[in-house]
Amino acid sequence: MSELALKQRALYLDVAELLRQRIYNRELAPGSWIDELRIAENMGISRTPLREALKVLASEGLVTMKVRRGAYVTEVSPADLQQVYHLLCLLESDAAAVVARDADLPEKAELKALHAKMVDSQTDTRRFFELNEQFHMRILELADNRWRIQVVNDLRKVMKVNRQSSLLKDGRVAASIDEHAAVLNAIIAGDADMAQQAMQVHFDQGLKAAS
Amino acid sequence: MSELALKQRALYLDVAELLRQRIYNRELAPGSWIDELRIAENMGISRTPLREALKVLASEGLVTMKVRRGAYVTEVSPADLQQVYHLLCLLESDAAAVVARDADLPEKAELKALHAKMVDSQTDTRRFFELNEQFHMRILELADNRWRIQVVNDLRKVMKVNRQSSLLKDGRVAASIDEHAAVLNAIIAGDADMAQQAMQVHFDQGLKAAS
DNA sequence: ATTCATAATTATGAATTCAGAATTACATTT
DNA sequence: AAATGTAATTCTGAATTCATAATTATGAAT
Repeated sequence: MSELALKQRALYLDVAELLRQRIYNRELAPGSWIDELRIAENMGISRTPLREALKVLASEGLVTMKVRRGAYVTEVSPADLQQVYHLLCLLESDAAAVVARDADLPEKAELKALHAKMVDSQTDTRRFFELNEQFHMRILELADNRWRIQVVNDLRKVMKVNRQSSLLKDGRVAASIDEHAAVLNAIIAGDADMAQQAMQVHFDQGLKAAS
Repeated sequence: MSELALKQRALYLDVAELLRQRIYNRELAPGSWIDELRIAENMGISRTPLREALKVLASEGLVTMKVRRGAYVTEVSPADLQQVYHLLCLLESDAAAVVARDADLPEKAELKALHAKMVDSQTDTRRFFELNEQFHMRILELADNRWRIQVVNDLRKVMKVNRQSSLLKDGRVAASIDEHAAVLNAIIAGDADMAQQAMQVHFDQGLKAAS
């Protein structure tokens, strides 16, 4: 049953996703060695797809391969997080500017509706995070650059390695909604510079809250 | 002899580099299917390291994996190139700004020396390209963000898939040197905004020349 | 002649096997 | 007891084998 359903994607992709989760929740600690035999046995698979999955994670920067020494979980320092955050800010701010310039009315309406849902979900933190993610992702999609989407997704994976740096803390929800509103209004107004700046402010505030 | 020397890096990394070259010079044409058996035999290796290499190239965006259908050389459309170029401009312009803000005197002197070499090498196109590459790369390194370096290197690999879009055509060399000079001067002056704009101009001119 | 079904072939995805490098354990010698 | 050299073990990297999905070819039926 489930085996049949899963066959649609290659095994090594599922394995990569499992490993990502284990890295996110520190089951695999930063800097620690990844025991291929142990994990393959643990997952009930052979080393071949596991090794292919490790190559994928290596190119995402989540694990580091050492010659004749195997794979290690990449250590992500606070400086690294700062660097990744800087890039995310740069890429997403530019995306907001592009969307302000290029999006048509239905697309802008869609963003407006998404933001309205976020306002409604203030109390439900779980749902808020979800919609927050959707809002950012929709802007990326509307900016229509598949390479940027790919890069941003990879960088986000690195951010997730440090759970405590979840960039939206409790008190931040209300402020975050206001910052999103500023981005939204600039986009609706078609003001690219304003949208870029508003998104940058949003990221700066997020970083300030995290430190 | 050579076997011993090569053992320092894993085989699949060498294979990945070989495949990259074959993709760059159209030996493997965009959109074409990659025959694992044929290539493995051709290279005198087994499919295992070849497949691991393909995973690496897939995450770089050079090949695309289809389920139960194998690997295909990614087709890079003119729109794709535009998108990649846009990101390179964004990332490198910001890097120039960071360097203008943070670099110390010896580092600025180093860039100045590099640029002087470029001026001297105007006639030797081969050498000019090399130094051009070095100049851009040194700015990236001085901007001190390993994730940006990784991302830029991956994007450059995608650019190389289309050789004809070598962004510096014959007549461009002299102009390119002037544009680099503007970047250099802004960095030496410590003017971040100016450096960012100068680099952006450099990219815009390059794109204009390519089209 | 064309279309549909079934058999044969081919290539992918994964498991298993194998070779060699690196680390660890052990023993011998000073 | 410490140190050095050697043997044993372990784990990585790569080759080979195997199973199954997909494609192609062949043939029969309309």
